[in-house]
Amino acid sequence: MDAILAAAVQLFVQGGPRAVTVDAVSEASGVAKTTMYRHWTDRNHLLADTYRQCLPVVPEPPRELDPEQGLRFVVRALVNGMGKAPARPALPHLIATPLDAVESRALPPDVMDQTFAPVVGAIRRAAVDRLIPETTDVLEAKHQIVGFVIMSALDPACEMNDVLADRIVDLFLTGRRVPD
Amino acid sequence: MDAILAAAVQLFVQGGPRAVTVDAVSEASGVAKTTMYRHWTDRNHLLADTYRQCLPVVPEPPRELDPEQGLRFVVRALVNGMGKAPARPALPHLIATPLDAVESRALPPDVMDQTFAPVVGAIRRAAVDRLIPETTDVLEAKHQIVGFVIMSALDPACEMNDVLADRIVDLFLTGRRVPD
DNA sequence: TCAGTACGCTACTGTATCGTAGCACATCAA
DNA sequence: TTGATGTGCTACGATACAGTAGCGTACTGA
Repeated sequence: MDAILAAAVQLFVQGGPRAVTVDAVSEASGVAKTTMYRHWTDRNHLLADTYRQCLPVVPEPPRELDPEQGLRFVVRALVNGMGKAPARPALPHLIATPLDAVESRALPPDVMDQTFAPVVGAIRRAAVDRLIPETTDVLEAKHQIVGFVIMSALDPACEMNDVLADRIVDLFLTGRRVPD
Repeated sequence: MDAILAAAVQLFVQGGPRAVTVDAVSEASGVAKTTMYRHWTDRNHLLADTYRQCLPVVPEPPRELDPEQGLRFVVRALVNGMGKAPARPALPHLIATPLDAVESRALPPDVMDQTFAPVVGAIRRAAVDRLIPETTDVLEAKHQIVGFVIMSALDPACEMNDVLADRIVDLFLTGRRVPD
């Protein structure tokens, strides 16, 4: 099963959802087509799992970090997760969530939001603790940070590392920080 | 021909490139399939034109504007262009450039960069004129602004208007502006 | 009137793809 | 040994789609 998913992920990364056909995955993984249908009811469910496999996981920051450290922690995790395979090469396809998989309820429409949830949490905490104005529009701030990360990841020339993550947080905070 | 493209755009917006089949466009537009092949050599070329039709056009700012006004001008244009149909509903599909169309050379791989070119130009001018540091990494700044715009447009709840555009520029400049 | 141009229609070929049926084989535990 | 489970293989049927052939029709300008 891992071999199947690995092959599916590779096909997805290279050619998008269109390339993830049952026959192609079967051949690439060396697993018989019939066997695949014993693990997934549908091509759409396989595609949904493939999609999820490509999403990076952003952990919640440890409790002992202060709001700024917490924000840096999640943005670093997001940048690094989005910056490496399979997320990075698959990113365009991840943004265009496969409609088939959504319509067949194999994927919820907002799958990707789960990836960003820890970032939103860190922003909210920064607002509550007055690192940024308490009245901050959290969604707007999310668009600001996540958009920066995604655009960077979409540019193949861009290095995705802690330096970039900290830079993004610095620019974010400098633009919004409230003086003590 | 306009009717064909209009139908193709609608299908693209609703269902992505996969929905833009020759038969579907033919039926939706009321134009015979054979007629379509008299205007486009290929399904890929039709898809490429459909794609371009969805891209917003961001004009260069008038020469008489100062760097800050110029930046506001292009960001407003980008926000408004991305915020309305067909660009906004098609945006996920625009980011995941149809690989078929690219491989068949009907679309260049960097189509979308042309849309952002005026933004890059305005940023560069802002740096040259010391509105932001002369050493500013222009590509980084592009990712910052364009990413913010795109993430906002991807969120259906977000209002895309001049207020948002100015807010984006404000946050950008506050984080980077050099004191006189 | 006549040639050129553009369009429509039906029917067709060829291919890719999903999904299933039916049968054989191997491994492992009771 | 035997039954359960998991896998493989070949061969299908059904559908969707790209692209073409061949023929007829309507308009337009000389």
